[in-house]
Amino acid sequence: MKRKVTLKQIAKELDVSISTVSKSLRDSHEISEDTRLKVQAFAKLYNYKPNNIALSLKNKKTKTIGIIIPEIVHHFFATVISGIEQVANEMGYNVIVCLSNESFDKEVINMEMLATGSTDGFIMSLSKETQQKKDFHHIQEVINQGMPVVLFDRITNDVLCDKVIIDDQMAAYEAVDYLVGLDFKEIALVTTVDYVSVGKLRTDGYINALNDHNIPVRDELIVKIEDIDHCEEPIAALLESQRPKAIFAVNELFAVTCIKQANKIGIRVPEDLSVIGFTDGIISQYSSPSITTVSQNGARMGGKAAKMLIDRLELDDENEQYTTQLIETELVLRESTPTL
Amino acid sequence: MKRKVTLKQIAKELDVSISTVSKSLRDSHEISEDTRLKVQAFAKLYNYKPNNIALSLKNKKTKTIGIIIPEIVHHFFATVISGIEQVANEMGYNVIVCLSNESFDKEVINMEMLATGSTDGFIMSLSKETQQKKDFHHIQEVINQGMPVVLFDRITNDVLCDKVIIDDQMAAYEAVDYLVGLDFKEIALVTTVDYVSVGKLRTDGYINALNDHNIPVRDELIVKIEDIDHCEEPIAALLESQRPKAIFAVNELFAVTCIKQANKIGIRVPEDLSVIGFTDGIISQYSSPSITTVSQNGARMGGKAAKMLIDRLELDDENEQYTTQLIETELVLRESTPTL
DNA sequence: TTTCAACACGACAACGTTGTAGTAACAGTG
DNA sequence: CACTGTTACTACAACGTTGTCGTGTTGAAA
Repeated sequence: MKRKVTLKQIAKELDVSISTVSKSLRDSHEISEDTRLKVQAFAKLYNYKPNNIALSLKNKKTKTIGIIIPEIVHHFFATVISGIEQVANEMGYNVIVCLSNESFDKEVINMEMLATGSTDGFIMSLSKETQQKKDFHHIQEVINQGMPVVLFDRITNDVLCDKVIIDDQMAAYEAVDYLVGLDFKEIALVTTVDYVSVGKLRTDGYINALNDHNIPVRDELIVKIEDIDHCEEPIAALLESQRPKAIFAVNELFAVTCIKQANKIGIRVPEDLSVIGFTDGIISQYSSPSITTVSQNGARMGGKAAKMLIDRLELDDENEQYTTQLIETELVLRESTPTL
Repeated sequence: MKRKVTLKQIAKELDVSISTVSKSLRDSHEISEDTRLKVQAFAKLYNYKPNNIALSLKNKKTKTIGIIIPEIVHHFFATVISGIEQVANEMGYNVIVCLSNESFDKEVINMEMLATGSTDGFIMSLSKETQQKKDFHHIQEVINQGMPVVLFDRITNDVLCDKVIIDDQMAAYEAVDYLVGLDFKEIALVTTVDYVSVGKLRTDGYINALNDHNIPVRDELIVKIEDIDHCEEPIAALLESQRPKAIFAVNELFAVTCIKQANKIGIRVPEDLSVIGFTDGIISQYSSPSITTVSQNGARMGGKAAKMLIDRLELDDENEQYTTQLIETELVLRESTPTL
């Protein structure tokens, strides 16, 4: 078992100083070509690679980004990580991932752990508990210490930092607008209760779209789901009583449930009913029929967040111009809406 | 902006030596209670936390595990990470995640990057390209340098190290056995090309199950998919030409594609066709009909891998007793097979 | 009064790296 | 022959931490 080789070992072997070895490997003109080539050959032979930890300590930068998210077993977050990872890698950074499991305490612990030297900055999405408690001291603390933070998706206005989100309201507007363009007049909405911020925004987008097309907003076409695990009944009730020709659902699960319940009572999708969902996950892609959805573009979101963070890390400009980037959404047309 | 405080700064402020501060904070008996409490109070006030990087350099251990997987946007891998993270965290370790994107080169680069000081060990699943090339020098290299590696799911026998897998062959056997128990005689197989090790094992399980029931293995009932993104055509061809009554698919995507293609040509699931998949992910749960699958238990797999790695890290026993752990699978019955 | 331990603390090396400053040896110039 | 400049190197400090060893000051036993 040959352990990792260090400058010191190479220096001893070749009977030169550590400095000479270091400089040779960095192609310094201070070193004669003779010595330089000799050292380089030796280093190559022993597969010398500078120790990252030592470099981190010396340079006071780790080239590592900390990611803290509520859950990884969630397609959206997985795509975001994927996006972050790709951009980070291209720019020479690694990512270290911590899961809060929607717990405030774990979010705080993870953050403090990584903040003590392990990472240069953070990309994070708030846990539910954190959003509920509205306690962001751990984030503020890290920012005060000079580490940049980028919040995405589940953000807060109580912390000043860079942010990346999608324009939920506009995205919902466009989805509904698309349905109107298909000549549907009576478009149902399956949404969440209003205190879920994104649900509210998407509902607003729905209402605005109808208003702009002079279509009356009818309350009986709107279902607000309280408990996501028991959405079947209210959706079935909507289908039975209103027999809508089109539905906009504010998430993937609601959309697929609409289709399932419709099938049960003999309503065919897309022939008798069109459905558009939100969040372009696995369900939308592989359910049968596949579902037309508003894609949140997690990968792009992650990529953008990574770029913002790294830019801030590399331009230690100290300019406090924090920005909030909006990621464009995209309507992914599939089988749950009629083909034009 | 108050930067992170170091021992040196505390020492200067309190006009004592760095050693004294360090010892005070570690409750050394060498230091008088007076000084000790004073230093501790000061450290607490300024929220002193030892710098991880410096500790890593000194102790030659990072308390960080490197994870290298082909893809993160894949439910199974996400659950594995989740399992690793949980166990690692409990044992005081962080995880740093790198994606190979199924590329051999990226796998090598990531590994070399992390191996130079960033992590104490690796948990990894091989990329397709690596499995195809059968080139594992990068893994062997890392092991030779004394870093433990745990392979999971997509493993190889060409490298000696700890491994965690499910008994793919047995799991496939049981799935096919279950179909035979439902009185199906002509069971089709949708699998991958043979160099994907798990695909091969599952194929073997299929064949063994048929053999044990004295059912002839008919090549025309076996489809080996080359490119996972274009699996529709070969599957449709199978359905058209053979009209099988039951299909065992070696992954979720193949299973759902079977159902979709069947629906297109008027074959109903489960009435006309039974389908069993592999990998219990979102697709299987939410597709319509939901799919009976072999559940891989990713979280348990990840947890076990993490435990094995950390145990080896902490008992630097140098005993070369590598083991391969088998994780139990489970057949999750859903709508794509007939109810008994 | 000498001797010796206990006490409370500081100096220093080490982990691996890089960059600055210093220093021999030698050649060229006046 | 003294000065200057170049070449080719080495020494050293620093990053933040810990642990070993050294040291000066007490107080008490001999």
